[in-house]
Amino acid sequence: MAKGMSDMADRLAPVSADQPATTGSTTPRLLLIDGHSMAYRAFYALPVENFATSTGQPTNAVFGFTSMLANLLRDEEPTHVAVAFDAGRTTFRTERLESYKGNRASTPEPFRGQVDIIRALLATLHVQVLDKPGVEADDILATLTAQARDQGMEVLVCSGDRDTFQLVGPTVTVLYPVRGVSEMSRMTPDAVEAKYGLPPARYPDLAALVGETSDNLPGVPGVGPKTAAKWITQYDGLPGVLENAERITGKAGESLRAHLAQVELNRELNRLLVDVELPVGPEDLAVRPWDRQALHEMLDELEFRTLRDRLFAMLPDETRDERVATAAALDLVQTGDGGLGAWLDARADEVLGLDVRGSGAPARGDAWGVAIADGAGQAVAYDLTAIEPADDAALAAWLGDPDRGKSLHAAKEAWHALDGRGLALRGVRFDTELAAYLCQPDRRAYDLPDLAIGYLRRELSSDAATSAGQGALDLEVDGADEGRRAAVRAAAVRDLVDVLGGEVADRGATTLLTDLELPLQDVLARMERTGIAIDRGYLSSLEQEFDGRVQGAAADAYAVIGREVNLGSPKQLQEVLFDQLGMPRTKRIKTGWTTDAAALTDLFARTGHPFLEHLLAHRDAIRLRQTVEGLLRSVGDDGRIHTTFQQTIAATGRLSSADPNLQNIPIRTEAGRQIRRAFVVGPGYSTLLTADYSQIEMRIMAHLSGDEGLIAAFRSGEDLHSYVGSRVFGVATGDVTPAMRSKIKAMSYGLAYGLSSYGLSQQLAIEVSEASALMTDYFERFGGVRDYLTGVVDEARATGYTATILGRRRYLPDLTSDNRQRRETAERMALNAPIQGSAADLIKVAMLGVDAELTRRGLRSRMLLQVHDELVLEVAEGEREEVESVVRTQMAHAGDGVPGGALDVPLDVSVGVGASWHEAGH
DNA sequence: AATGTAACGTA
DNA sequence: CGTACGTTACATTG
Repeated sequence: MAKGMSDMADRLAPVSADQPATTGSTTPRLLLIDGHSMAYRAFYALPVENFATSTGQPTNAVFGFTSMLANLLRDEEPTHVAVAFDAGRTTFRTERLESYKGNRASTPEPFRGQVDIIRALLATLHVQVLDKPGVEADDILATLTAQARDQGMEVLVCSGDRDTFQLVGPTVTVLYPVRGVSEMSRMTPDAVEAKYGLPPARYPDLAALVGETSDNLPGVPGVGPKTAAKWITQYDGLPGVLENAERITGKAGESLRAHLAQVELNRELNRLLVDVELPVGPEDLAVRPWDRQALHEMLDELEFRTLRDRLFAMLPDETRDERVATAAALDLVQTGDGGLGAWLDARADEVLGLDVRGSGAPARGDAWGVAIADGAGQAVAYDLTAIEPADDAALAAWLGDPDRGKSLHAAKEAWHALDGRGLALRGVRFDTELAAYLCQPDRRAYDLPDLAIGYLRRELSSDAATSAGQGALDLEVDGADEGRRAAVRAAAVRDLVDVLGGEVADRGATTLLTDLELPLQDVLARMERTGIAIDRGYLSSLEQEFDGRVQGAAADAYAVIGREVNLGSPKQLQEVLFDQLGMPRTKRIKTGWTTDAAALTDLFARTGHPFLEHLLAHRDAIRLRQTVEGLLRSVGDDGRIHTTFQQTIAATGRLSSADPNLQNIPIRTEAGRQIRRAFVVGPGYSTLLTADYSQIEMRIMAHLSGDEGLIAAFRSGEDLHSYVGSRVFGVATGDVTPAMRSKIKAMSYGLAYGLSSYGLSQQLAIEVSEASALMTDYFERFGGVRDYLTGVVDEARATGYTATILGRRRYLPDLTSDNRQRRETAERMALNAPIQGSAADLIKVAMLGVDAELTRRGLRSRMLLQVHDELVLEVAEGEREEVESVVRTQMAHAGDGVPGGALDVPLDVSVGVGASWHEAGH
């Protein structure tokens, strides 16, 4: 839902107006909204399936209405505001005419209840809500409009009912939604006149003649707006038209005469009441401050994230200062030149909040500001480009002292930023980003302002929100402001520690944070800082080679079809394949039919068309070239590539690698493997060493399931897939054919992903029935695996989460979804997460062990990369044997300390060495 | 310019 | 109709 919601937020963002709202005027401006009509519009404008809370409450109308309101408040800057609702279905109009609005379908189920939510939301915004039995919302609006106009107020009426056009005047504008609720047409007297050829007061005359389908009021057949306007002008209003009906010639006149009663009734019904008795007048509707706490709670319940930001971003500055009350209370201390040391020493035993402004890219970071906050509401901030030497020294000593505890948000970035200024960062006791990740691993981002909202109900100004990487422009503004913003961040971090620390503890993740993720963060920082050496010359020659292949394949492809197309455009390819060449359709995708490699290969097998061959070769070559070009761009001045290992991205607990991604360097094809030759041992070191776990996920499955057969397989030391194959097919291990083995291998791995028999049949190009039989046979021999897989899903459904061997949780609310697709996806996630996540836990433990042991032994060799089940190290002269032993030991024993003792299966590690990543691989 | 989609590389 | 990622180019949108 989050995705759909943000899409909608963007779509709704601008209130388009034919002309800009006037601002800066001192005239009071009253905004009146027809609540029901706008909510209804919102309901139909936004797809309900994209808007629901995790509990299933539909929220599309609430979202659309609130979004619209936020835009109106922002753009129109009303001083007074009210929302009117219809109070039931019977009004004086339905009493007069039973069929009035009688064509309206009964309220759709998902709309029910949303009006009540909107009313509650309006209450938190302290917006007056009005309704009155027997009259419609528009009558209330009309009455208030008349009163406000007479009091000299400007009035804006927002309604989807055209009857309100009769209210338009020099100081009264109707905002009429044209598409959804995001675009409003500004109905001024001129706009009404331009559209209908009549002044606003005569619009209801026209509507009476033409009819109003939405109110179930039929008009005069054959009479449209043009004719109606002509008559009304000619006879000076509807009464004149009716009086002179006899004189109007032609079919239209005939028709009019036959429907005089209807027209009169229409006019009676579409006249809005301006004398409704109301408990309040316009003067009572002044905009008031929101009930911030209640609003936050409502937005929490509604799970509106982007909307919250927009609502609060909209507040005027004086209100904003108020809402950062906690931050405003922050005492930004001027310690005076050389005073930092004393300030820090007075807080020697305290874990302080630290914010570093700067750029956190590995090996090219820079820091230009720091702020430190204590737990008593005091903070200090320094501009590192202009810091006194004494303060600089005190800061450096404090930052680098492992015994002086500090808490940060995204400490690894700060580490790199400080490193760029020659400052070491040690003693990180808490990281709010890591903590939030452990609590909510499925989130994709953990911005500090978001966490402050979510856990502290505190709003950091969006300027303070700028992360370490993006603060550069801020230096242009007032330096004192910059310092305060940093201090606000530091204080937020400091305060988040208490709340998030509790959340982490509640989830049993404290050890995971302090003993695994936090120490690992430092290891990763050093790996990133080190980078891996690249043979640029070789990589450039590869680029040339791949480029040649790209050109050749493209030329061949063009020759076949007799024209040049963009082979990288799926759209153009579809044209060529399915229109020009008339090939059979492939699998359906959003934009037509897929042209992916599997489909092209299949097409080639069926048609043998040479274009496909060249196209596939082109795809291949272009991707290789892209990969190489990307890598070349990433090589730093030191001749090395410094990836960033992201520690808070993968919901299962894995690391990810970005900028560039070194976890997806090709290996499967020969051409791909050539790229790995470009990753080389750097100067001063003797070799690269790779170490990887064999079949770690299968081993974890064996351990977690306790399946005796699978455990025995691993303990036997035999080839896993042959062993399993022999049991499934009932033959001796030696008689398992390669075909049998590959089927077993595919199935074994597929199990950990929730593979279906259909999926297995696709992958192995066999019948579904055969795949299904294979799975049955498998589970007959390895029933523990099946019991485990179903059990893990059942448990997750009951508890709401899965857990790895180190207790890392993944919450999967969709396991109880009514939507089958979502539910089944969640089930596959549930059975995969403990396996993939436990493997991630284990290699993280191993990395800590390897790092600690290398340090303890005083070895120069160092870790460079982690690729999920593989570590790459750079080995110093004379250290190869010892390093290999350290790595083997630490990796193999990573599971020794898991809760409940060691794993039930051994962890097998294979090691290779060589001058390049390719040679070191095995 | 920013965003989404298709495609494809890895474990 | 198998999990977890990141990057790229193209196409569409503002």
